[in-house]
Amino acid sequence: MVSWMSHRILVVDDESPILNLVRGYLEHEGWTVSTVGDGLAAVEHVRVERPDLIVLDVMLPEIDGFEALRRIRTFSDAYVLMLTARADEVDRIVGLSVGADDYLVKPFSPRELVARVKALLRRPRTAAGAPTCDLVVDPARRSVTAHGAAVVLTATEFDILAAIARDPGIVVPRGDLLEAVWGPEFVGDDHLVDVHVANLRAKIGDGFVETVRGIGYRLASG
Amino acid sequence: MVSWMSHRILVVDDESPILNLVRGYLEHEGWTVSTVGDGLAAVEHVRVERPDLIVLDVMLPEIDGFEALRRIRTFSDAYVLMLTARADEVDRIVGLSVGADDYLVKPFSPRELVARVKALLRRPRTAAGAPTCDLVVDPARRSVTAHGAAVVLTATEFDILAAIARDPGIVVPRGDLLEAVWGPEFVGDDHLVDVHVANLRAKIGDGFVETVRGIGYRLASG
DNA sequence: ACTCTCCCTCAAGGTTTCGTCAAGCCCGCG
DNA sequence: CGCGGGCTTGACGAAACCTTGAGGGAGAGT
Repeated sequence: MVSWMSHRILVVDDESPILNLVRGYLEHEGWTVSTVGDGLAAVEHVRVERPDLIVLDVMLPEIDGFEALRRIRTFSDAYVLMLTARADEVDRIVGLSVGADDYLVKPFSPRELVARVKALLRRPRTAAGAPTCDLVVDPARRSVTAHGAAVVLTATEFDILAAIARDPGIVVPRGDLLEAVWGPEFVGDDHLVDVHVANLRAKIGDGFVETVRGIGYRLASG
Repeated sequence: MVSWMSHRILVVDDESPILNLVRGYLEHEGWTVSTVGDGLAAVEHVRVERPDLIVLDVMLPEIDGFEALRRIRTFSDAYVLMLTARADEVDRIVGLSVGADDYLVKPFSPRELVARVKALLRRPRTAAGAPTCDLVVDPARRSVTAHGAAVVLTATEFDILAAIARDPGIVVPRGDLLEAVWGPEFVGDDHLVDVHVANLRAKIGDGFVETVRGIGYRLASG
């Protein structure tokens, strides 16, 4: 099993200034942030992307935050932090078991938002049976653990691993890897990737990085 | 091991004479003290300010100390020292696992309060084995102790250390360090950081500040 | 089985990055 | 005004790392 330690967060709000503000602060903490602008899109996004935490505004086009949350809860147990502009809605969030984990009344300070998100993410969600992962990738620490042992990677090796470990099982084309690691306007041989992948495999052991001939690489998802 | 010593303490009591007395004694010890007067405010304060220790009276308006503690424990593992006027409540604090770390029966001597707070703060939150810290960073005093010996740092050296000691193990990019220490719009070479890190290492010894090639620095978290 | 393509391996050269040292500058203080 | 500590800058060396190239092996298709 593989663990990706940068949390994925979905922010749902229909006011784009708030959206961008929140996104900025959360990304600054090292998390991966997506944003959508209405309730239906939120439900779909959660279904596909399976974020770890959702920042959900109550007032939304299409379906409101409560309804969106109700539908999300039918298939996901992600953490949910609700945003509301009206103090009298707090009762519905807290009192009735809507399924939210925390709430925040607008206007709120970005610091407070970050603090609450941190608190939620620190909360252990995954019951007791903790499956120790064979491969743990922690972007914030830039550290990797393989088969329980810490491994020291170079910057390039780590970036490559991070790029494919973000979505285990998904094939990342070499071109995408080049772009992700070396930047958009790098001109050079795909072969470069091979060499670094080889070095990477030598360090973390075989069995993690799989080659997809003619396309690129992917992380084993078993 | 590394210790970050900016202890922040929250005192919760609805009798303001006691509040001020306690605050005075704790501040005299050099800690940062906040006070609130009821249970709900306490929960909110902890959520936002994340104090290291909470002195919590049992009898409170709104919600009592037990209920407040229950809510706080859903997102925080701060030390909690409970105050009670009734000896028969001690059973609930000690016996039932309310989640308090210690208690004190009124009336208590301020000296005793201080002693218990000190004891709690000294207590390592992580497991039993009490490891004396090799590196202690105290932002309030701007003082540092390495391997048990006090070390005198310059302002710049201290700021750099503080920036990476805030989250041991987390890699801080050079750019972020420049911004944290020299301000947002400083123009200059990253190389500056190197030199100060070198001086810092010369003072506190090797083994604390790790360099992550191509990225930045981090504090060893082992 | 053959061939062609793609990928892995290995090693050497070149480049970047970081640590060290030393000299100059700025500022507060005597 | 002179002194001293600390900050900054630059140069240099060493180490780490990236890149490149050539050769070999495995896979897929014919």
